[in-house]
Amino acid sequence: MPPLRRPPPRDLAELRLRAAALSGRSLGELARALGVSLAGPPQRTKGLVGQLVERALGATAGNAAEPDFPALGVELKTVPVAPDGTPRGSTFVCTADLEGASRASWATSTVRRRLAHVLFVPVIVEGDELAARRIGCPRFFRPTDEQEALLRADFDDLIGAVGVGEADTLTARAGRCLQLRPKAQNAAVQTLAPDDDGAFILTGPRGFYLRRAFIAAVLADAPTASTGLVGKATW
Amino acid sequence: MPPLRRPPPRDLAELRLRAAALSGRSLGELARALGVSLAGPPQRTKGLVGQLVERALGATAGNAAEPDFPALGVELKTVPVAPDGTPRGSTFVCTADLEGASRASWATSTVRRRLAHVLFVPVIVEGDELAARRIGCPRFFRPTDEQEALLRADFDDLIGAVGVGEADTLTARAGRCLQLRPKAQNAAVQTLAPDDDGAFILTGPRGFYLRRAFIAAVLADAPTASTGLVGKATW
DNA sequence: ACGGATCCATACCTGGATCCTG
DNA sequence: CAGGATCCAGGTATGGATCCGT
Repeated sequence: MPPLRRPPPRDLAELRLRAAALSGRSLGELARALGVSLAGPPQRTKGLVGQLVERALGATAGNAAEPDFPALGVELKTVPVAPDGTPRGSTFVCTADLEGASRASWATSTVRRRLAHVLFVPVIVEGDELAARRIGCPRFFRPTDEQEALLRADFDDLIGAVGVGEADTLTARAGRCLQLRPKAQNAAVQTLAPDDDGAFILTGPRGFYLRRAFIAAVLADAPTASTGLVGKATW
Repeated sequence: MPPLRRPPPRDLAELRLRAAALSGRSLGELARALGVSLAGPPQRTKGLVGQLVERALGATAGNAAEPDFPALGVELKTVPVAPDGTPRGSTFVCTADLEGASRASWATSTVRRRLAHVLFVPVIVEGDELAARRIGCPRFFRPTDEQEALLRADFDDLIGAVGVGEADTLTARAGRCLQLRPKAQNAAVQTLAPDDDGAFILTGPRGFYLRRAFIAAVLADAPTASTGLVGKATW
């Protein structure tokens, strides 16, 4: 029997209800209900949690140009958090188009579209057992003007550097809330990026990631999906 | 257990030996030796014979830009033939690049590369039973000057017509030895082709096919892989 | 009989993220 | 801890061709 997937939510209210209903559930419960296996060594289960939550909420799988909930314009992100609610690391946003970097603009960027409206679903990590992890309190996020200005400044800096031929000298240290990091099957995968002279060089594919501190602030500030209340202890 | 695949042949002589050794074998024998299943309704087994012979000869699977035997520059084609050795229909050559049609040239075309050196493997069809079909006498083919002129003329006509915006009015009736026909998962798949005014229209993907009469002539004329003899009754 | 439509296998690509060493 | 490297699932594209109604 193939794994199950719920139908897409019809509106934001339905998504909010479904998300709230996941709070407190263990991944084991979800996996069993949907017919998904969480077994395997930790190295081999990297994307499973995200895909499990996609199924549980009725997100459309593996769709490139569209958000996870196309009818709602909402993107879904799971965030691994410690028991105190702080995120355990950075979070992937999207692949960076290195080749087109010199023509990129924030207004039309994938980063901006993906972060315009996000449903963050915390997953509380206590041990190594995937099935034992529990869903925290889901939160909708829209960047404040201040947050968007910060994101935009980082985006312009990073993609601007790539655009003038600095892809190979950029490290993940650049950027205050966004960073560029490798994003590929392995280090052998190559793609094109501008050099400093209008031509192109081969380099590894990169993705945009949100730094931990930024995610932490978002989780602390954002209203919860169930009550609309703002609070720091609502997971 | 996954199906087996022989290692690539090191040179043309090794390929010639392997091909000759397949003559007279039934597809059932090959399938069993390689751990491949030929079961299923006829509609569902369309590409299996070709892939079975690829495995048996050590061709590299599903490789786009490269020939089936990259080290040798040789392309592999199976050809279903009646018991008298005549081909049962046309043969697929490659996908046509409609979008780039106005920039296409025979010299750099995929059609020319794919047909420059081909190993044709006849498969003798007597009934509906796949496993009962037998491999005929394999033949290497290089176009004669006359054949290449004919192919080139058809290619120029066909791709030229697409290049000036006639993709939707072209039928498989055009071309003496080459033709253009639909090539897609289904009729809903669309791709871009030039219109008559420098812009593009949506139309179904096409492939180049060799007409039956052309294949028949090739099989009748080509030396057999085993003896180098030329003959019309060597299958 | 053949022109238009279709079907399977498999490689590749993208989105889902976490792993792991210094 | 965090930067660089990696891993799985699933959809899409391509190469393998034959099906089937007119």
